[in-house]
Amino acid sequence: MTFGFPLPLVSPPDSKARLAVLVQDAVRKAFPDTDAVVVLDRPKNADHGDFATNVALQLAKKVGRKPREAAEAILAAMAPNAEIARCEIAGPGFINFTLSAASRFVVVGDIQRARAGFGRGNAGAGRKILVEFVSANPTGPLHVGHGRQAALGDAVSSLLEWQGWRVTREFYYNDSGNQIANLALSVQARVRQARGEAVEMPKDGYLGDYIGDIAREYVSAHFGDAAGHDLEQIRKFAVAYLRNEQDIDLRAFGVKFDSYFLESSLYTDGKVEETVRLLEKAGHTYEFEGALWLRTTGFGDDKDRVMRKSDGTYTYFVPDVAYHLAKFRRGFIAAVNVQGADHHSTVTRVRAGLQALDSGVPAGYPDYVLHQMVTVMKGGEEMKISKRAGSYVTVRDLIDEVGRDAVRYFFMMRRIDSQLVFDIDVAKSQTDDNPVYYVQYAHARLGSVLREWGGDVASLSGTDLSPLISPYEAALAQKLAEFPEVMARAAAEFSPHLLTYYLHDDVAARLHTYYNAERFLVENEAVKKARLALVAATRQVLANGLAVLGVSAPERM
RNA sequence: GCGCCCGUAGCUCAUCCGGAUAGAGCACCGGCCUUCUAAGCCGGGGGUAACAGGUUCGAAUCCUGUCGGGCGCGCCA
Repeated sequence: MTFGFPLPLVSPPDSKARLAVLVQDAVRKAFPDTDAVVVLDRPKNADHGDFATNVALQLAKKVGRKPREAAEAILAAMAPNAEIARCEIAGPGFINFTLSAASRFVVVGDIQRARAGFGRGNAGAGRKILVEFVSANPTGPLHVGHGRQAALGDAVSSLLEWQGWRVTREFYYNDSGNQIANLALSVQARVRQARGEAVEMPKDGYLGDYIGDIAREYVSAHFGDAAGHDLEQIRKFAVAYLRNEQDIDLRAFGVKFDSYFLESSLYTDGKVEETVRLLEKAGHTYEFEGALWLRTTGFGDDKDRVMRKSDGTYTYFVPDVAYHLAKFRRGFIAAVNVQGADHHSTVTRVRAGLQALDSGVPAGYPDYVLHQMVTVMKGGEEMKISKRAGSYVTVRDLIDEVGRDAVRYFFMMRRIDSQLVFDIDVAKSQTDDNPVYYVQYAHARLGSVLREWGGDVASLSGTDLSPLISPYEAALAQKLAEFPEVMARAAAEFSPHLLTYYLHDDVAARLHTYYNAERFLVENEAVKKARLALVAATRQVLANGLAVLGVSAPERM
């Protein structure tokens, strides 16, 4: 992934960012000849304070001092700061910082001010980025793999928007080539079979029931071709039919695209021809056995690739390269493709083709988010997927069965490079076992507390938070303060699962513990106000996180 | 055979730009509780991070190899 670390600072700078600057200055003062970069961690162990840095350990060898001595020198050079209650040197040479009690809760004020904008960053700085996802061939309904892509692509897009990128969500239609021809032939065969003709399905034809549906629709649409002779008309009809079906599914999933790009347009606009000319001009092509080849081995591929087959038609990879050149020329300095891991082989090839063009496309363009395969479990058994035999679990099946929110959340709660097991029974359950239910319930429950109180949330801004003294409150506030970092990292790594874990394990689970330990609505007005301010801030963070994931944040459940 | 991904508690998985005692939930065991919505709570047991080497002050994390699982290796897309 290209836009990785170090993480950009989110604005306004929080305690961590301020402290990092302070420590960095101290390091420069203590050891002017080094260029060590201070990185602050949040220690797992609470005894190690709120922040820790290993900079002294990193420096020790270079400056010829023992790590703990280097740490002492850094601390001696550090300017005093009201936010820090304690600094100590621990273990082999870590420096641990503990925040003062009051500064733990400044995040509540930050959230009150930023509200629905809390968690935004500016790493993108208004630059354009194109996120391509789903891009299913119009040869059948969307299956579970497309579902994972739709959820991931939409969430990655939102994450990037939250970091200040100008995002375009694009769907690329492979509406030409063999598979479409195959679709047309399959529908044609079904049309004829329905008339009683003894026609066999084409080799590698599509066998799903939906092909018969399309055939029936085609006949009843009265194109004057009830006999199924007009293959071109059948092709157009079938593609339009399936595109419409896919659109219906995507709408049901709540995914909206900004643009649709048709592969066929690359041929009609001459972009495919132009790409071939550019590659030939750059001198990376050669003829062999009647075909035109691209020397992709010069760009990291393990074998050269055919561009133009001996029958004169192009392999899919040429329009792919043409498409990505077009993306770049449309002003997208960055592009992300969300695809299944079965497309892995295209990554090297497309990048090689773009480099061979010699047209200024940066190396490593585009970025890829390749997710591993999805299996669906129901009743403890795997539901087998076989597209060839026409039996597979569709996105629509899942949405009908468990609802949009659960489908989205489940598709995002694993790392993309882990295989995903979608357990329908868990997704349907309304218990703590179900992570999406757990997070949504937390949001609804907080809404209920605020309704019970009956006051205006806006009136809580500026509330005195000093009555917050419980360790549950400090732990919760600390997690809320991490939200901007989680968002920045999830965007930089294209990893929505970091957000799902954060919302579930860090926020909702801590809230749960807090809820069970303390009452929010107590007699003491000052304590009640302070707790309500924390409650409202927590609810805001949950709402912001769920919004990014495209999952609803219900007021009541 | 080659390339990519994965292998962490009984189960589902986090952590993976090297950092301190590897964390959650479920399941299991022992106590307690009856609600701002019908989220029960507290405590406990459970680990050679597949295996073997290497680099490092320090490895689940980086490198090499072995084993196991998935995906891909077409003049298909």
